[in-house]
Amino acid sequence: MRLLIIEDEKKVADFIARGLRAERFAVDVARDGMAGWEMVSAVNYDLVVLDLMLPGISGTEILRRLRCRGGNAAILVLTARDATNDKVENFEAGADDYLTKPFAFAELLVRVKALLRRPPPTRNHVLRVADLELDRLTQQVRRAGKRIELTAKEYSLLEYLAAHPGRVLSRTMIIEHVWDESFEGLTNIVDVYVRHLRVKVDEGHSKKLLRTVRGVGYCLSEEEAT
Amino acid sequence: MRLLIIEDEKKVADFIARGLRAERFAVDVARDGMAGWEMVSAVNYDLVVLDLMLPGISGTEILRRLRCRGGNAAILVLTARDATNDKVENFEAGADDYLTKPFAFAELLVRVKALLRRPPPTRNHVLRVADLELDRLTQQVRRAGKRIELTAKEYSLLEYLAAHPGRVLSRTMIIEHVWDESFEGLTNIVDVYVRHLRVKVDEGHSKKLLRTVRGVGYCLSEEEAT
DNA sequence: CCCATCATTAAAAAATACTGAAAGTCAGAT
DNA sequence: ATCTGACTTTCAGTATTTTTTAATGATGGG
Repeated sequence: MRLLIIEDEKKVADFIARGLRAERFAVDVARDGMAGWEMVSAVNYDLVVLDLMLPGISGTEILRRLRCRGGNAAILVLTARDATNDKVENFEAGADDYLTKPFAFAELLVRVKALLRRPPPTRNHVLRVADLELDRLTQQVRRAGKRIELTAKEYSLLEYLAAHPGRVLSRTMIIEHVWDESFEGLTNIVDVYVRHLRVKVDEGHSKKLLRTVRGVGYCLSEEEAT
Repeated sequence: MRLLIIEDEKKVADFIARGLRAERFAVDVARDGMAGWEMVSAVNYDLVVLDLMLPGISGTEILRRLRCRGGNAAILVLTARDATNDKVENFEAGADDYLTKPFAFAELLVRVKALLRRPPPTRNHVLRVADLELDRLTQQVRRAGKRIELTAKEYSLLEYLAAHPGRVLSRTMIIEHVWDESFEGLTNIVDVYVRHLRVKVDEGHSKKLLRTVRGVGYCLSEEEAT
């Protein structure tokens, strides 16, 4: 999940960014309206956290443009406490939710999660493939009930594979999903990470879940390879 | 003091929130049962103002869950005038006080203050994780029966971690709860205090309770990492 | 047997966490 | 009011882990 924060106060931006990153979101920060607008145009974000009080292009202007461009990013607006009059306006202009400053991070997090959960209501908390379980809420992984520690990237990759069990995913697809959009041409990073996962997930189990499909990519499946 | 209002009527919620903020409480608002439950799970509130008539999860359900989870938040329930029959039920379910709508703000304030002033009743003073015990009444901490001296901040941090055993808490969350300032930019103060705790709590014990989850935060847990 | 493809390993680069000490704060005692 | 000592916070250097690159060895289909 890709998020953009458009906020000029460094403290606030850092604080939010750090918290959201800890929740394993990919977070970018823009420090003013112009930069924000450019980034929004360049990348397909899932959600934008937008401060309305900005130097350069005003937040309201960005909001309007975003909606008229018809992107599919959810928009969470930050307003000053007493700007209550603007609220109605903002909702009309296309904000999906708003929060008045100052706010507790937990409050922001709840709203962000609510907005991101919105489109696919089928998003299950627990993915299961054979005796492998991933909990998307707590990001915990277990195999045969035993806890497995994964790094951020490892988890990300495994989640992607587990979300499409039995399906063969190409390296290109994987890179686009797990790593940022554009990754330099030739790299074997996917292979390396698949190996990491094999060591942590498959090693010591007779049933191997990670399967290589030559010339195509990788696949996480219950079926035993021949 | 951290308060949460769970109330779907915007007018009422705003009204109460504003009034309580003027009294210098840190107030969060949840607009439906689901959001409320998530926030309660995420944050250790001192008091929850809970409307019983909610969309999503019903207020009664939240009440039940809260108590069964055994948080230490006081709960002030708002009910409709004529729902007198429910009152007894609610008290049994664990409400600490109730108020019938409509009510005067002053009335609410009196009850809130009374609840917050109350000496923590004989409910869950003791948090326990493995052989670590914290008594919230006396703020005493013991590991394997042996007394540990902690400073105010150290205790505060440990209590927060112990209140959510097994759960990974991000630095952002921790800063918000233990240091109530909202937006402190980048600081490693949490790291420093975790170290203090490690020296006092984990050092000399073979089973380490404080676990670092890289890129995310910290966790107090009985479970041994793999 | 050849060659493209994949696996494995090592090691550089980047990100993140730990550590110890200095500087700053605050409350109680003198 | 000033001092004192404990507590809190900041800072900077070190250590560790993760991520990425790259080089080498293995494998299998044609």
